[in-house]
Amino acid sequence: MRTENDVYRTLKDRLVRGGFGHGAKLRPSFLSEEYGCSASALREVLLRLSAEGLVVVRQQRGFWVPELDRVLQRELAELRILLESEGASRSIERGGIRWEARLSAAHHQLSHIETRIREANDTSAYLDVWVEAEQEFHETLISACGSESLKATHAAVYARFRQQLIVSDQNFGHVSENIKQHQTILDAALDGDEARLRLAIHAHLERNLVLPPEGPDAP
Amino acid sequence: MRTENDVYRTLKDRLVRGGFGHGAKLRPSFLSEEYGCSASALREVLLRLSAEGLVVVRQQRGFWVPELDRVLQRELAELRILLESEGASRSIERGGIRWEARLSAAHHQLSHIETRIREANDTSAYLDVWVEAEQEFHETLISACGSESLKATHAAVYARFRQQLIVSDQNFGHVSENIKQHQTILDAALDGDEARLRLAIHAHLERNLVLPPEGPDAP
DNA sequence: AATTGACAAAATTTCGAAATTTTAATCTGT
DNA sequence: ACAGATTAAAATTTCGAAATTTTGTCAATT
Repeated sequence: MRTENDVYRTLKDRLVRGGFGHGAKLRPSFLSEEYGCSASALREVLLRLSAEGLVVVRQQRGFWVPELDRVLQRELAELRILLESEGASRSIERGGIRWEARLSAAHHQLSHIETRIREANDTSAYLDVWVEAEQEFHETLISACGSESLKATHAAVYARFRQQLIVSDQNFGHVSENIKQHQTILDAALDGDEARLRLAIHAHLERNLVLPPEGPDAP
Repeated sequence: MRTENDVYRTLKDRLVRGGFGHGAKLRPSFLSEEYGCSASALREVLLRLSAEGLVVVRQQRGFWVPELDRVLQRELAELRILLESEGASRSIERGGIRWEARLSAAHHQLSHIETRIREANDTSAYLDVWVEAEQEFHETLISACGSESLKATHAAVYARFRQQLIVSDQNFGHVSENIKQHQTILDAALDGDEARLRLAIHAHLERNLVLPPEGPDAP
């Protein structure tokens, strides 16, 4: 039997990976059947997820997957830059060789997967492993910052960012760029060059800071 | 009849203001009676609050008010500095005269209250208005930053920080300092001096960055 | 005296159904 | 035919009780 915490993790994972369409309705009664629990239990999970921003709840109207939102994407990218730069800088100061080794390993894994993706024809099968490896790399980057709160805040922002950006095809168009950028981040980190590391993180996320022109109905 | 959202706001407010002792147990069955709803409804509220970090939940063991934690206090202060400096800097860039006016007004109000507190014998009656005014001032400071996500993240951190720091007496020992510091922040903001504003914010929260020496049982 | 185990009490979690609210479909009058 | 009001259906929220887990007590054994 699955406990409520299992359902929470499974559902969160699915939401972050884009397992529902953007803007999809999340009906507790349906989902409860799929996940083998009651509607009330699933409702509690959805409430928790809504507190994290991975689900939108409207009074008396139920739960929804957040819509695609370019403004939100930019804001989350800005926040990632802010939190990740700070966390990475502090990790340089406090991390030491253990951190360098872990970061190097995380990058190695990610790099391997990205290389495979660039060579592959059908990239869709690699999406899940890539998401996992990319998250691991960026979390390792700030892992030695010495602040659990900073790491938790970053993780929450990262999850929402990933949820917004997980348009399976479009995202893998920039694999070559990504490979270079991750390498640049790693190099700066291992060199202990804070300023260069901040620039590298900024460059990595810069693409998401641009707001495309609005349609004709815009204010 | 009170709706669940009312209960949420009331309870959150009470938690942030220290209306329960640190480490106090929060039993849904008791609280539900006080707030006029069922235990299940109150449980949902506590789950939401735990997702925000204002309540601690342990599997199968119920809910608690977070304990006092010097390490957490320092981390939250660091986060406030990071988020508030960034938000204030951007507000300078994008705020304009409307923002300056609002900030000036918020400071005026806070300043008035702090002056009264310094003159008063029994300060306890002023705690609630001061908390409200101080929060309003700091929120206004970043209100023109142009990022709802940054503001929301800051608000969450601020709430937890306040919850940790609300030791009614101890806190009002530094009123004179606070008055000066708030004034310095306002001056830098109105001058449009980002660097000075960042320093002023840092100085305002610096006191909370120091970790006191641990007891003899410390690792 | 301290530790273990069984038992009882209390608290938490889960559940399915009642009550409320929203959404849709139908009907009525102009 | 259209707009507004009425009614029916569906979905959300609330509730109180059943089921599970933890906590506390007390006797028996080492």
